[in-house]
Formats: sequence, structure tokens, C-alpha cells
Amino acid sequence: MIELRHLRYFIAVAEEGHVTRASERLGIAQPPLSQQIKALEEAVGTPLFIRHPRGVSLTDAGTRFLEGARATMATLEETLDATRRTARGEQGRLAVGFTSSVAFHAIVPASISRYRRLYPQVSLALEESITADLMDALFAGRLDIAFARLPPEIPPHVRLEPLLDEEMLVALPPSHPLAAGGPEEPIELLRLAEETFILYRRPSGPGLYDTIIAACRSAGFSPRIGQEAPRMLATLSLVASGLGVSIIPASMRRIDPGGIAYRRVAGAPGLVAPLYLIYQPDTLSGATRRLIEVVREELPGLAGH
Amino acid sequence: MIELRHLRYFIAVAEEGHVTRASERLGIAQPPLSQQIKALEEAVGTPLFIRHPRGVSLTDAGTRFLEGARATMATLEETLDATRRTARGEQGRLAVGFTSSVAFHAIVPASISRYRRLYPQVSLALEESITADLMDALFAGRLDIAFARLPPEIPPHVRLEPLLDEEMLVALPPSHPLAAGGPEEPIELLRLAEETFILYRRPSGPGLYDTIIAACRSAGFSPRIGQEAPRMLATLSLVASGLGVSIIPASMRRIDPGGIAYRRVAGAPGLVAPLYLIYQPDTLSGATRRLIEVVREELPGLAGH
DNA sequence: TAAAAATACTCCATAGGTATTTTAT
DNA sequence: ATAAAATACCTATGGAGTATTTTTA
Repeated sequence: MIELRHLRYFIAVAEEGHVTRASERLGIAQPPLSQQIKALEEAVGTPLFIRHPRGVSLTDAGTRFLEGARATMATLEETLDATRRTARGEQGRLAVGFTSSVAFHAIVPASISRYRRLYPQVSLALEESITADLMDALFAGRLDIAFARLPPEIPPHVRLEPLLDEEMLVALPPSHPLAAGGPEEPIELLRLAEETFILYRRPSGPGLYDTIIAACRSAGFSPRIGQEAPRMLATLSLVASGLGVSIIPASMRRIDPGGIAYRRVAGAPGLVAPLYLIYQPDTLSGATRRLIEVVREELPGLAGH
Repeated sequence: MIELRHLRYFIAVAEEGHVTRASERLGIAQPPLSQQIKALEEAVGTPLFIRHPRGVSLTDAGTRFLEGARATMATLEETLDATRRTARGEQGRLAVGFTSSVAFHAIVPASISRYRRLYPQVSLALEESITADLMDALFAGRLDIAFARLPPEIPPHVRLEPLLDEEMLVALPPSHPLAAGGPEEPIELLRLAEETFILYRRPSGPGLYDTIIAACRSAGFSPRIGQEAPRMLATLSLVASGLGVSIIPASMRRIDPGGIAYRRVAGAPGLVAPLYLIYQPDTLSGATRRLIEVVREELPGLAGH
């Protein structure tokens, strides 16, 4: 069976044109080198060297073999390089998922764009989806990592790394009486007791839904749910149309489908939208590790929101 | 040190996704396979497999390594193929030399063209030169094989394989009295005793020169040398111009620089032009061996001339 | 509990070492 | 006579085998 040892030895002898000199270069004795060369010639099935009284030279077949032996070694070297770069996360592919409700938080675009700059050789695949689908994709290996709110259930081996707790704001139709105050002036949650609420549909983001209901309960009322919208943007459109009020993560404020008024909420400490980085810590690719690093480094600059 | 064994084992495990199944396929036990995989991962410097309770799967780095390992094995396989084809003489290069005095003998073009047809993957280099230069080139390895007359001296390790003895003809100027007879009617050499001879210059083809002089001597006269021409064609031009007669190998008859009359020679059994195949039998390339075969096979069909 | 991989050890095949002979100039 | 490769023989590293333990779903 031909081994790389044979190729290394063959190349040395071919380059030196001299078995003894090659054996010195290789740090072995001459007889074993002669034997290995002989074994190689046997395995190939044809002489590769012509033996002269003062050295050896290549046969035609040997010349062709030298070319191929070098190509083989070069292919392996390249492979080792690429493999190590991939392991270090400097090369390869990275599939990142996120939900529509986190896409607008600065941490996501900031991390992605810094990552792109630091590791340009990694080809990025970005996917927006609902939390449940992200979790499935993560578990199945179609996704390496995701940004999301608290998922309904956590598959085994999946880690949720809490990044930050985002403040939530009340979204009011422009015509609403409470919309009159300044945006930085908080309002009591209880003042919304008689309002109709427009909320995310349950399976799309149960975490936020439950949090909002719980906050209303502890403020002393049970909110009337007027409509459950399928996505964040749809929720805000309904609010803008005057069909009700909503409570949304602060980062969504930059979406404004027509004159919505955002107001901070007073006296509702549990009313926050957590943002998690989600991945399988046991099977982290290098590229994924690098993204986690980047996200953690971005965090201090934006912890507030 | 990474060996091909590691690559073979790695590929088997990657393809099976299962160390035990791969060990069966490889015909070894499971523990040594696990050890070799571990040693490979150590040499590469990064894990290549993720160990699951029911099998293994590739890491990102492992996926890249699989690709490269396959490429490495493929490069080696290709190399072995090409090396064996080269050894068999089905591929590669072949440099063939010949002198101007043999170029017109049917054996040369016939052999070359059949060789071309049989081994189209061998790139042929043809070189016409004087015998002495051919011998140098052969000895120096710039030439693999040559067709020539008897060389002045034979370098060590060079074999002269006699192919055939070619009849020699008298070449007469068109105006010469002896040119009147039919070409197949032989003339006695002695009848040329008073003629002026135009012969090859000595260093270009000493064999023929000496043969002609010796034949004249044994016919009972010493020829008068009028001129020594540098090449065969020049010799014939001088004859055509009426400056003298010459004696040339029969295959040159097809060159006719203006009305030369060719006549067979009677009673001069030693007056032949030998044709040799010349090569170094100790360092024959496959391609050279194939050409020798072809020439030997062509021989019976044309032994006469 | 069960399936698979890892670990511990043992053994032997063979890569490599030493001494010598052969070969070709 | 000499330089180099080949041969003969020996040594010991490490690849592979057997038995067992560890791991994790």
C-alpha cells in the first residue's frame, strides 16, 4: 500500500539524484530509504529511477510520477490549510436566522456587518423566520445560530444566551387621547385597561404575548384582545388604522406605518422583551464561535436598547 | 505525520458516519480505527468529527477535509495511471533522430507513421542530423533513439541494432556513356576505374565512404575522389551537373535533381549501406521500447530495400 | 438499557538501524 | 580503487488486535 512516506522519500531522492544524500536530508539511513523506494516501485509496478554508479536519475515514468507526487502533496497541504482556516472560523459558511421582531434591533445588523468585515471569506446565509421554525432549523443543522425572543420550547442541546432585555413601548393610534403626551413621558399601564389590544399571534412569538398579558394582569386588568396579527408590521398597521393599541419592543419604534405614537410604560418592571442568541454549544463550528464573539463584543455598546 | 492510511480511514468513517461500520468496511477492528482518527485530528489540529451516541458526523472543518482528502486520493490515482501508461510507452515524449541518408528509406517513414497511429498520446520530436551529432544527443539523453548508418565511434551503453543492408547504386550524370543501359542492368565496378568520384564528406558518414573505397579496392582500382559533398543531396546535385559519378544507397534513387541515371553494381558483394537502429538498451523508456517493436514489425515487409 | 466510541493492554509487522556485499567506473 | 546502492540481518516503534470501560440518549 502506497503511503505519503513513499512520496516524501521519492521526492527527496528525485530532487537529490542521490539516495545517500536524500537519506541524510530525510534524517534516516540509506538502506531503509533504498528499501522504501524499491517498495514504491513495486507498488507502482514500474521502475522510477535509473541506477547509475554515482547516483540515480528518473525514468520517464519517474518524471511523470514526480510531477504527480508533488501535486498530491500540494493538494494535501492546501487541504490542511483550508481545514484549519475553517476550524478557526475564517472560512466556510454560516447560516444565521432571526425573527422579524429582532431584525430591527441594532445588535443584529451591527454584529452581522462587523462579522462580514472581519471574516470576509465566510459566506453568510441570512434567514428571517418565525421562532418555532428557527428552532427546528437550528436543531436540524440547517441553521448555525439565531437571534430571537424566548422560544415556546427549547430543543435538547440548544443554548439560549440572553443578550439583553429590551424595553417595551405602548403603540397608540395618532388620534388616541393618550397620544398627546411627549414620547418620553411614561404612562401607567392601567390607563390602557379599557383599550382594545392588537397583539402578535400566539405561535409566532408566545414569549412576548405571555409577557404582555402577565404585565396587564399584575397592573390589575385583563386586556381585551381585539386582533392577533401574524407579524410585527401587520400589528403596527392595525394600530395606525386606529383598531387598537399595542405593546411592542422599543426597537420597533423606527417602523412607523403612519403616525403611530410611542409611549414608555411606567410601573411595569417585568414588561421587557428579552433578546437571545441561540445555538448548539456542543457542535459549534468555528464560524459560529466567531459570530458569538462578535455579538458579545457589540453588546456593551448597545445594552440599553 | 499524516499518512494516506489516515485519509483512507477518514473517508471511510465520513462516508459511513459510523466508526464501527467503517472499521468493518476497512477490514480492521474498531479501536485502532478510533485511534487513527484521533491521531489524524491531532495532526490536523482540530476535531473533524462530532461524536454522537449512535455514530459520528462531520464538523465544518471535517467537511472541508473530506473534500480535500478525496481530491488528494484522486490526484494520486491519476498519477499512478499516468505513470503506468508512461511506463508502458502509451504516453509521454519520444525524440527520434535520423541522418539525411536514411530519411528516404521506407522503414523510417513507415515506422514513424505506424507508431503515431498506435500511440497517439506520445508526442514525437523528430530530428535530422549528422551521425556524430545523433550519437552525442543519444548519449546525452536528448534523443531516445536514432536511425543511422554505421557511426564513427560508438559511445558506451549504446546498442546498434542492424536493421538491414541496403543495396548501393551507381549514380551517373545523364550524359555519361554508361547511363545508356537500363537501370536494372548491373555494371561492373571496375568500369568506373577512370571516373571521378563525388562522395560524402568523411566526418558526416564515414561508414559509407570507407565501404565504397574498400569495394573499389577489391574490384582492383583506387577511386579518384573529385569532391566531397557535405550531404547526400549536394552529392547528387554535383553528379547531375556532370562533375563525376557517385555510389549511393538505393533508397536515395527517389531523389532526382535532374536526370541522374542509377545503375546496379555487379560483383561487389560488400558494397552495401547498412541501416541501424541505435539506442541505449539499459535506460529504455516505454515509448522507446514501443518504437523498437514497431520498427521490428515493419522490417519483414521491406527487408529487400 | 443498549449501542457506539473510547480506553487499556498486548502483540507483531515492518520501518528503520548496523554491517557488509555488490556494482560499475 | 572508490563511491554508491543493494543485501542481510537485527531492533524497536507503532499499527492493529482483544478485552473492557465510558458515554449518552
